[in-house]
Amino acid sequence: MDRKRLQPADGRPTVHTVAALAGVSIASASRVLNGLGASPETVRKVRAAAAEVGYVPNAIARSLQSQRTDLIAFAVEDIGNPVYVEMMRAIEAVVAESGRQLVVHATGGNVASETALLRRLAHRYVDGMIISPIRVTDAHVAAISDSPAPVVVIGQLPDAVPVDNVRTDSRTGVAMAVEHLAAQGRKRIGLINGPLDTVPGAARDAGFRAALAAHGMTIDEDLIEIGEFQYAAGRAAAERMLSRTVPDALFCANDLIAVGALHALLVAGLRVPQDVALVGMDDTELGRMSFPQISSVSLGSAARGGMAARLLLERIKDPALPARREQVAPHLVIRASSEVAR
Amino acid sequence: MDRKRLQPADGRPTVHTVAALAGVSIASASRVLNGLGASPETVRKVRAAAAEVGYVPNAIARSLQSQRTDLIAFAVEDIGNPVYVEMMRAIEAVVAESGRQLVVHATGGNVASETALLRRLAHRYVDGMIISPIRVTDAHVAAISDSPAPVVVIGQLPDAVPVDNVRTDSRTGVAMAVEHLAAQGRKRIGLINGPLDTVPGAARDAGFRAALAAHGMTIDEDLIEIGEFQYAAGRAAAERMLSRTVPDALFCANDLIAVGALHALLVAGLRVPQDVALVGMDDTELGRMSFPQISSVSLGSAARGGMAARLLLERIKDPALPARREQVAPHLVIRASSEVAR
DNA sequence: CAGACTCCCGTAAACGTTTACAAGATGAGA
DNA sequence: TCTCATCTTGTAAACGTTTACGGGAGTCTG
Repeated sequence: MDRKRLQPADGRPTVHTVAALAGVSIASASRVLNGLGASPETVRKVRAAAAEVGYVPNAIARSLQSQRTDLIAFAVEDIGNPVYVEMMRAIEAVVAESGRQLVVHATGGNVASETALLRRLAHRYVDGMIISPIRVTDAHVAAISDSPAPVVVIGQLPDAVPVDNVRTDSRTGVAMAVEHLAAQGRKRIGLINGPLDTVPGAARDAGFRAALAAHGMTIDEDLIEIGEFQYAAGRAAAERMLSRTVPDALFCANDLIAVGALHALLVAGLRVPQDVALVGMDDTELGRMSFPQISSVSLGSAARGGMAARLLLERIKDPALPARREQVAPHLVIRASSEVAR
Repeated sequence: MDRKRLQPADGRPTVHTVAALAGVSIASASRVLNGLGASPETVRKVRAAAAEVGYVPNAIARSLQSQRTDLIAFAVEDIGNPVYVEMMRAIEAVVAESGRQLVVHATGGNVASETALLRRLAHRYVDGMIISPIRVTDAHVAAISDSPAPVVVIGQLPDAVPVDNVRTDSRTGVAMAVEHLAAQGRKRIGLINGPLDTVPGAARDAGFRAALAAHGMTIDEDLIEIGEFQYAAGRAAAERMLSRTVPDALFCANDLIAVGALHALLVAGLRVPQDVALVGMDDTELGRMSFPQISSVSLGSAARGGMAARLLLERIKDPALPARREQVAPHLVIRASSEVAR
């Protein structure tokens, strides 16, 4: 019995320390510590010993035995984008309630680091992952579908891929924005989009063209600009457009772009919404912090995050579950940037 | 040899699987996999076997053996505050470069969950933690100073506490802002602060009063408002102040408050900076996204984050190091919100 | 009072690695 | 050819838990 080292090198107590001090076996100590059956006397002795030495179980050793880490990963392109902050908050709430913790990864949006991350899942350092890839390549699909740990994807995924998936319908969302702007009597509606080789970029482009057509408007390529999904890019794209022509309304593919575009419009001396109506997308707090506040198409980011987290927890509990696909409907939130006060 | 299960229940290969397939002992397999000495023939066989079964080492088991998890935690009050996003980016860069990963915790700023988090460090689920507490209670100090794993604190800490610590000098920062506003001829400088029982709130209050005194200005309590360190609170606080009196300059305790105050000023029909000059603090991207862009006192959040991460890594490498205290100097970034263009 | 049943407890194995140690093989030098 | 050093390999222990299993003591029943 005293062959076992009672105190490890760093002096931290283990279950051996507690057991020895309490005068019981490590099995009994472990049982008491986990609230399993034991006699009152044993319980008392073990509790006292554990308290005396300040025993705290080692999470690593426990994980090795239980094959769970109680960690959930959330992989995201850019922590600075408020839409991901909102998702993260929703995910964190669900994850914390289940007694687990959240690990956040910033991928920078490039395919290599995202697939590397997915492969690292094989190390089993987390119990599962929620990923919201902005581009979906074959490499992604391959890495996701034969991932050794459960993965839930937020965003569009090819239909055939049997992976839990939470999506929204951004084409309909774009249609709502166009509908709203048209109803305000706007005739020259511009689009500032992100890269077309991204899933959201492509969807917004398609949705925009379809919506304009549905309203009998012709597509004017001068009123379409493409940049990154970021503030500075949005501002630059709007400046490029304004140097050519001035729209009477602008739809932006996310709120960061919208805030950048707002900046460009105001610098150009245009009034928002009187001269140019502005609608963003994602309905983040950023849009509420602008002046004027920015109308935005909500894609339910918090709802999607929470739902993804719940799907993941259910899959961890029962890996045999069939792959599910949930959808969150978009809705338009109208604020000062797109509606002239009467 | 075949007593050992070669394939675990979930079918994932272990070092035993690889060793058996290669016809060598697990020790040899492990050595090859870690690049230690082995004969060319053994190396070849093990590599081939590992590739064939797609072996990936189990991070948990490795951690149990090595007593390291290669995870670093960053505990923060509110992930939505852009200042923490900037710190996080800087920390992430340093941490990733060392081959580790970052775990982010949102504490909600309350003492109980922060101390609980610190106690959880005893579980050894991370190698160390960076924490930026907004309030520092005796409970914090106790939990931090006898933490079983290395902790680095970003923010003020009582001098006697022997913990690695990265701080800035926000009093000097406030003085810079006041100096700048006074130099612009502003006479009635207001303050919108966060709670006085927080460390930054108290420092900004003291700094503001000292700076006004240094410029021979009297303190007008009507020009001081207190709320939370957030957008909505800042806006509400500014509205309260404006209902009483109109300052000719406003210093805000962080950029979220400043953006809220800007909103209130613009809604009230005041021009920024002509009627009211505005200076924020933290110099986050949020201030750059506003219109007009907001002048802000930089407290070097990225620098502090990076430095904290480096201190932590050094301490992990050598726990015997004496506690260090680093300081990052503030500087003022002047933008359109505080300087009337000539 | 014997047998069956319960309840506690301790021994030992297991989770998947890394690594100290010793033993075997090989080659060089005397 | 013998010895010694070097290189490679395998055995086994260790990291700190949880838990299957079996034994022993006690209680209850017939």
